[in-house]
Amino acid sequence: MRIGELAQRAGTTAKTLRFYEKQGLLPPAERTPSGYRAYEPDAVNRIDFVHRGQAAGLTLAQIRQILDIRDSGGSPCEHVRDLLHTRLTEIEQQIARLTALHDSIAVLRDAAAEPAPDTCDPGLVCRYI
Amino acid sequence: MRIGELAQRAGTTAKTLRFYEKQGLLPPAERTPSGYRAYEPDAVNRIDFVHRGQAAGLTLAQIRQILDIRDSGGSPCEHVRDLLHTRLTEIEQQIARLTALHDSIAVLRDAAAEPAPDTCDPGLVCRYI
DNA sequence: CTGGACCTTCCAGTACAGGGGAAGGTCAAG
DNA sequence: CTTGACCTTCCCCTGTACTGGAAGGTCCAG
Repeated sequence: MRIGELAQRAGTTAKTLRFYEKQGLLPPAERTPSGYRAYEPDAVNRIDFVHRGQAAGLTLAQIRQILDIRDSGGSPCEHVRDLLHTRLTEIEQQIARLTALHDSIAVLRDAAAEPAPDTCDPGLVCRYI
Repeated sequence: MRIGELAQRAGTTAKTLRFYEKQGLLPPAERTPSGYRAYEPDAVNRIDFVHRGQAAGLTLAQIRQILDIRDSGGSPCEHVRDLLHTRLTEIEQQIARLTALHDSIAVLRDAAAEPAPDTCDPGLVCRYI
C-alpha cells in the first residue's frame, strides 16, 4: 500500500503521514525500489491510535511517548493512566478559568447593554472595558 | 518618558511595547533627537486598555480594531458589544467541548484504573485508548 | 574617558499540528 | 509516447503573543 491509499483508509492526508513519520509517530516506512513508501495494512491501526489519542486530548508528543514505550517492548498502561489523570486536572483548570472569564465578560456585556455613547471618555478608549 | 520607564509603569517590558507599536496597538512614538522613543504620561492608559482587553479574552487584533475605531474619531461601543457577545458564545462552546472531552477522558481513566496489563493487544498499542 | 545602563534595529525562535507549493521522479493507461 | 495521477524532498507559511540575542548608538556618573 502506498502513502495515498493509507492516508485515505486512515482518514488523513499523505502530507500528514509524512509529518507523523518525521515526528517519530510512525516508524520509517519501507520503500519500493523507486523510493515510494510501502505500508502493511496494519499501519492503519497505528494511525487510528494516534487519532484516538488526539480525541483524548493528548498532544502528538504525548502519543509518541506511549508509542515509544510500546515499541521498546514495555507496557505503557501506567504512563497512560498518569497522562489521562494529568489531562483531566488540566481540563478542569481550563474549564474553571474559562468559567471565570465567561462570568467577567458577562458583567461587561451587561454594562454595555445600556447605551451611553456620549459619556465615553476618549482617554479611556472604551468605558465598557 | 522613555520606553523602559513606560514599560515599568504599565507593568510590561520595553520589548513588548515595541511589539505593540509594530502591531499598530500603539501609535508610532515621538522620537528624541537621538532616536529614542519619547512618551507622554497618558500612554499608560492606552497600555492599560490593552491589558483590560486581554483580561476580557480579546485578541490583540480585536483590541486593535477597537483602538482604530476610537483613533479615527468613532465610538466603538457597538463593536465592543458585538465582540463581547461573540466572545461569550465562543467561550460557552469551548466550555461545552472541554466538558465533553473531560467526561470521555474520565471514562477512559476509570477503565484504566483496573489493572490488566497482560490482556493488552500490542497491535492496538494500548487497550485504554 | 570609561563603564554600565539604557536605547536602537533586525533576525530568529518559541509551541502546536500540520498546509502550500515548487521541482522533479515514477507508473499505468490510452 | 504522452498524459495525468501519484510519489519524492525541500523549504516556507499559518496564528498568537511575545522573547532572546546580536551589533551598535546614547547618556550619565564617577
